[in-house]
Amino acid sequence: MQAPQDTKPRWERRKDARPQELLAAALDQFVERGYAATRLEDVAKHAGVSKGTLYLYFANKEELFKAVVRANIVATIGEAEQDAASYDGPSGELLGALMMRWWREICATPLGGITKLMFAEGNNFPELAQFYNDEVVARGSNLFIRVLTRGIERGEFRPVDPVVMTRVLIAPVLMLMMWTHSFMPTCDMPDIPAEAFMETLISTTLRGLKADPP
Amino acid sequence: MQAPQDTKPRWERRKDARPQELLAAALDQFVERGYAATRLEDVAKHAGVSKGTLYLYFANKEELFKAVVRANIVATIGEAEQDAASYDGPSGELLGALMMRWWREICATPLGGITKLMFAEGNNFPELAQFYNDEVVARGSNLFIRVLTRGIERGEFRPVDPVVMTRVLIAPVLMLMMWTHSFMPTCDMPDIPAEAFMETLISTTLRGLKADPP
Amino acid sequence: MQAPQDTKPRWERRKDARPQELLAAALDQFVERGYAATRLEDVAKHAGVSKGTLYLYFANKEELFKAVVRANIVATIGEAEQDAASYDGPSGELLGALMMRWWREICATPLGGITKLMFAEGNNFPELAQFYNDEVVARGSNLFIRVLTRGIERGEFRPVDPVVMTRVLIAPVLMLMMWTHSFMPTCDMPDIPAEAFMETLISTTLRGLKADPP
Amino acid sequence: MQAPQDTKPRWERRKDARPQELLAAALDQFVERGYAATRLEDVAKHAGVSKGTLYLYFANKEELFKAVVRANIVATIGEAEQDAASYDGPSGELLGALMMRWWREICATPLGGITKLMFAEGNNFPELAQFYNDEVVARGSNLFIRVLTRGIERGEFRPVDPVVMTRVLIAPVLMLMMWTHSFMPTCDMPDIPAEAFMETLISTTLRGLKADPP
DNA sequence: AATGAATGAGTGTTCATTCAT
DNA sequence: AATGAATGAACACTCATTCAT
Repeated sequence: MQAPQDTKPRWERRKDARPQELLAAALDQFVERGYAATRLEDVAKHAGVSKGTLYLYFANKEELFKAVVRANIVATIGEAEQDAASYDGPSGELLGALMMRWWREICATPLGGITKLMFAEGNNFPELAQFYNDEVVARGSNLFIRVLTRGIERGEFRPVDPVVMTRVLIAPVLMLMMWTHSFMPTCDMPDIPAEAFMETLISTTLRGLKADPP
Repeated sequence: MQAPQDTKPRWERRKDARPQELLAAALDQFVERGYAATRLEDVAKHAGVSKGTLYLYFANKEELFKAVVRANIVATIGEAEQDAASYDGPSGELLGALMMRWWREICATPLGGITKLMFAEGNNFPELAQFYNDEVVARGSNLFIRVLTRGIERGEFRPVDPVVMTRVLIAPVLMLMMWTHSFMPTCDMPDIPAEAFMETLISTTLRGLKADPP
Repeated sequence: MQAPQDTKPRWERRKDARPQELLAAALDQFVERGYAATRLEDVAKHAGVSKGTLYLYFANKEELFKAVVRANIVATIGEAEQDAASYDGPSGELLGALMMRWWREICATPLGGITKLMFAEGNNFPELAQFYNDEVVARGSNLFIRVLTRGIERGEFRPVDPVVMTRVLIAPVLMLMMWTHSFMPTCDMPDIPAEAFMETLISTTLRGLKADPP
Repeated sequence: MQAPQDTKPRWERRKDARPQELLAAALDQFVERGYAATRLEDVAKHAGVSKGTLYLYFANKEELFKAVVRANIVATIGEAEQDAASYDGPSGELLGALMMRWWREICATPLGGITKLMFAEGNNFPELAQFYNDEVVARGSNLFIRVLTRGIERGEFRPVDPVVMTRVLIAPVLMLMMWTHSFMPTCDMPDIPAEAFMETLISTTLRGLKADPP
């Protein structure tokens, strides 16, 4: 007897799951190989389907990539926006938590590979670069800018330029992510202690940001 | 009469210059397109020779890339090592100068594109990644580690882990370089004020590094 | 109460109508895109069914095409044959009327697209060519040959070879049809005044055919 | 010893001949299969080279086709234009000669297959249709229009509309060409006696065009 | 030393046909 | 009867590499 909460025949449930399976396989491949070097046949094979099946769900390689980004990164940014908007503690804590959370939920996961990939190949695929910039970079940056502005207005932070400071803040995190997704897997570097890196970064930064006592 | 410092006949000097011209053209193309997307035909065309000539000087694409790195980056690192070794002022100044110089002489020039490229595509070309790591990353990192250790030993810096701190330091610079060589040319982001970024970074970092007064 | 002329239940009548709907959609697509370029998925979509349903009624693309030809062209030829057989006026009038009617009822309608298509792609699909030649070309040509022979026998036309003359007669009509179904929609040619063309053709031809006065 | 009229090394002479060989092979294939169904690999194979070589000489399939048309049809039209311009005999003779020559030099040769192909597939390849219309159809039509106008002005022809009459004239020739290049090779129709067709056509047409005696 | 013509394996994309449901 | 998800062969085009001259 069928489970009551899912009365669909098996193949239909399978169809519903297909896009997710394809997106997961695509994420893996894009992260592992980069955009240009990912072969759609490999994506299909890793999802257990044929190459043609991919095209039943995504119009082409570019749309597949966009779908991966939308399904994985945009939602996460949205959550962070909401959490930040409803927080009313000290801005330093908010900023530190935001950075650490960004690190843990995105950068340290395979999703970080997508960001790396955009830096790597954005120039060769201008439409993808534009898309990623609009949907991810701009929204993410604005979140940091808002938190910095909040801290400055509340007298918690020195009066730095929030736009420049945002770049100063996110740069090392992005960089750590690049490291994590680039050299570490292949070369025998000493392991990067990511959490230690983040803690050093956050404490150093908050120290540097702290408003001078009156 | 021949110039005394070059006793070779003219066509032979031309032959000696060939590799340099090829390396210059290759640098341009690798920086502009990335490693995989660079077409050897374009390199040859920009150097004013035929595609076949390239293979007279470099066994294949990979060797060409390695030659570009050797010819352009290793010497620069060597100079910085010497300057740092002979400096005897405050470590904060040395560190700030080192970072700014690194930015100006490497990251802000086309050479920065090579670093970006390695992060971007290193995983797809493991042998290149290993090579770059050995010849460039390790030597550059060690330079920073030595300066940090010097500052800590002289009581100028807080006692942070110099290895971790090195990554914290170079990360944002690398990141700025990635930005400079990635999105800016294609997308309409607000211009990144690189020098302001570097100054903000250096002053914030030195503040955060400064040893607590006794 | 059921209509007396159709005693089947409604869903079965629907089933009976299916093939007609499919044939209509197929005709549209074949005419618009040609044989090879017609996608069965589009045919199905235009008929409001799924791609698989097509294969319940027609074994494959080729059989679908044959069915379109049978359903649309053969009957029309049959009517013309009967009308011509029962006409007893002057052969010139009969010939002119036949040509104009052929133009208006077949060539100027979407059915003309089928003829164009056969000329266009027949060589690539020999079995279709054979089929079309047997079922359509031969029967249509014979009709003209009979009318010409009649005119010659009755002393109304010069004694030309009716087989050759048939080709001379139908050629420009076919050609006009090709024009109508080929270039006009896409290129900015001056509009072809089809009726004027046909009148010019018929009057010129009848003049040329007219028997020399004794 | 080299022949004095050709001092180039063999491979260079080969290179000069390559484009011609490729165009010849392409003409054959386009005529035999049509535009869409022609595989570039087959063209290459028939020219005795590899697929990649084709792309050394022609940017893509479309440019290859245009080159075939330019190399084979445009020059022929140009010659006919000059001959017609310098002729000063009766317009009927000129018109008949023009038609017969067009038939013999273009329509009856493989080049006729190109015209057939454009009718067949022009709708599916709008840019090719535009190109062919501009470079071939317009120039060819204008030639006939000029001859008809000349005959009318000199009182040799009835005062028909030369534009419409041009279509009436060229239509059967094109049609005969379509027949020649379409069904005949595959189906067992009785052979079309092309020359008889053309003579019947020309004599009938000139009769119909002749001005009424005053 | 230098050329550049030639190669052929590789990849994104399409579509007629099949078949489990 | 009807579906529509899945397949896989096919084709245009690219580019690192080779080699005869």
